[in-house]
Amino acid sequence: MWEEILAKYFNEKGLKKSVKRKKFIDFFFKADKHFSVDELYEKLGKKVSRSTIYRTLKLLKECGLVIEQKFEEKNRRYEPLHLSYHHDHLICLKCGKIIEFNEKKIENIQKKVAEKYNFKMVFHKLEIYGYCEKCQKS
Amino acid sequence: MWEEILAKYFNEKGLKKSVKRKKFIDFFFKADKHFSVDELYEKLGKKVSRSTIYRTLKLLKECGLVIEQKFEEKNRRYEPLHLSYHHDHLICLKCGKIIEFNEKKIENIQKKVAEKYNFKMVFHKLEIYGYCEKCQKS
DNA sequence: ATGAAATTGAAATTCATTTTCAAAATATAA
DNA sequence: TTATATTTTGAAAATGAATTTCAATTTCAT
Ligand SMILES: [Mn+2]
Ligand SMILES: [Mn+2]
Ligand SMILES: [Zn+2]
Ligand SMILES: [Zn+2]
Repeated sequence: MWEEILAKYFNEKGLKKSVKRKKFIDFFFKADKHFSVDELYEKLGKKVSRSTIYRTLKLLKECGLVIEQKFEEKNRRYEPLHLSYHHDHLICLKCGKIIEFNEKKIENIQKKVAEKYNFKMVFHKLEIYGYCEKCQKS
Repeated sequence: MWEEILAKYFNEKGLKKSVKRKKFIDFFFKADKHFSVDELYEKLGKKVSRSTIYRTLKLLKECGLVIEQKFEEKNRRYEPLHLSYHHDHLICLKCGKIIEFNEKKIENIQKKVAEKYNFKMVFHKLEIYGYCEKCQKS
């Protein structure tokens, strides 16, 4: 799925499949988490430079395969979007664990709120911060 | 209300009431919007330095009179919280207009979602991005 | 294998925010 | 009021994540 989207995009833009890009993209889609650039840099054994990571993430953003998240941290996080299904996040303030959820009821009420203010919704973000099960105990 | 909280905080910390601080705080609470530091700097006729604005906002954050918002922009926005009532935001992608709303139903479902994942919610943020009434027409 | 075009990483740059520090303002005591 | 200790200020420097530059390297169609 994402391979096809990517192949199409690379073709259109005349991009080349380099060793570094492959290495990065393979890891990123396989791991399938919410990574910071630094984490990616470390996980790839520092074999792909931050410049290249930033640049490749930009490409993936452009073809809609990555969402850049600005959570309540200083640095951004990136998550692979295989199927572009929407979800929101529970984020642990202690360990950083991220739980994804999707609540149709909330989505529907959001639509009504937008309507009420004659506002044309394009996207939204809902983040719930607190403590995960583990961190409440310890 | 906020004057008392502030007075108490200043007293506890042994802070002094300077001309610049008064100027900034008076403007900020009277204007009552979601400002960036640059906007505040301009609105105050560049008579209060950015350093002092950042520093004073930090004080106000510490006594809970200001919320620092990280919207989908590079710079942060600050809003005075007179009564500390919670609300969420509709944000126009074209003109930057911010509409506040509070939907009890959403808040309740959020609590249920947190419970479902055994997550102890501390705070949340819900931002709906799109186009305001005016910007849809033009 | 050749050569044009794309990609790379290190270093430089950007830009919002924070920190430093010497001068100025403020509060308290004399 | 004046002296004195403490806090506050703004300019400039520092920080740090993200972006850009550029010369060297890699890719790929021929
Ligand atoms: Mn996610
Ligand atoms: Mn608000
Ligand atoms: Zn946790
Ligand atoms: Zn608008």
